[in-house]
Amino acid sequence: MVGMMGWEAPQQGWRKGPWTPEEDKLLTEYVNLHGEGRWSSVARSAGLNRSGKSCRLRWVNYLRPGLKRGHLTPQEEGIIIELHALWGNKWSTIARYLPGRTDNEIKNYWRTHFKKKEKSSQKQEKRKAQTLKLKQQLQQQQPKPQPDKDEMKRVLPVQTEKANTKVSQVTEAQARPEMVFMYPTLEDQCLPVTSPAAAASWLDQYLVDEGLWGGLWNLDDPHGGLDQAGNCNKIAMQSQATACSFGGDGSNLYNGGYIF
DNA sequence: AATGATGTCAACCGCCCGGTG
DNA sequence: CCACCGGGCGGTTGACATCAT
Repeated sequence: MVGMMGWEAPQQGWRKGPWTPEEDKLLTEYVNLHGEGRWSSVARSAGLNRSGKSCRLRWVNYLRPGLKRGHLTPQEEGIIIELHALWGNKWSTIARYLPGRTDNEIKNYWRTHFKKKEKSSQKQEKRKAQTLKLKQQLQQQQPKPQPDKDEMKRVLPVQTEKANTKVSQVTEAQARPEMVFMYPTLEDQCLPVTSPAAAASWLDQYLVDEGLWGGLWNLDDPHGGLDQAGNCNKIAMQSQATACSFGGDGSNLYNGGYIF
């Protein structure tokens, strides 16, 4: 295949780098015959000069039947955003709720889009810092009893005193303020979860009760997600104009419409 | 048309965890 | 109880593709 400089040099005898169609064929035939697992023995038994890890990765991310190809749909993107808000970088966990998508794919997607956001938020941060500096200069001339903390609260309205009861991802968001911009808190969503584990079990239960596509994510909502009470939360996304909404009536219902 | 910037994707690396002897 | 090993996972890298200037 393409420029393999450096790739070809075998380490511990294993081949590295891009897989050839022949290798794919060998691996597929072997797994179809013997099933997944025992990856270290797969390499030798299938006549592949690859490490077990490499075989597993190739199978899971590329050869496994039922994998979807191509760009993620707006619906899938919305789900990723939601689940990442719940679980953070638990890509494999998130992938379980996106049939046909791999954790690697989701991870790549998130990195690409989050990076984009990070960059623009860095610009914002710069501008903010400049404004703050200017403000401080003005304050020196005319002191005002308004601490920066209060300003932060206005800027980051979802971060409240109750934050310590939320899932760990919210704590992560506190450390990375730009995350707070992206996600509604669980509180805002009125999801009955207090921990990642609870979130997982709730979601599992919910998927059983309501069905993923019809219940939790109302993908066909033409109104961009106003709930019955007319509540609407807007999440600002730098790279895409994304809007969604959350039930404000205390129910579990999440009525989200993603507009890309 | 050329070139640099950015996006996408496949693959590797290193760490962690659970099973096993 | 402990060491070892294999598998799984998240982070990172590098090559190619596409877009913008």
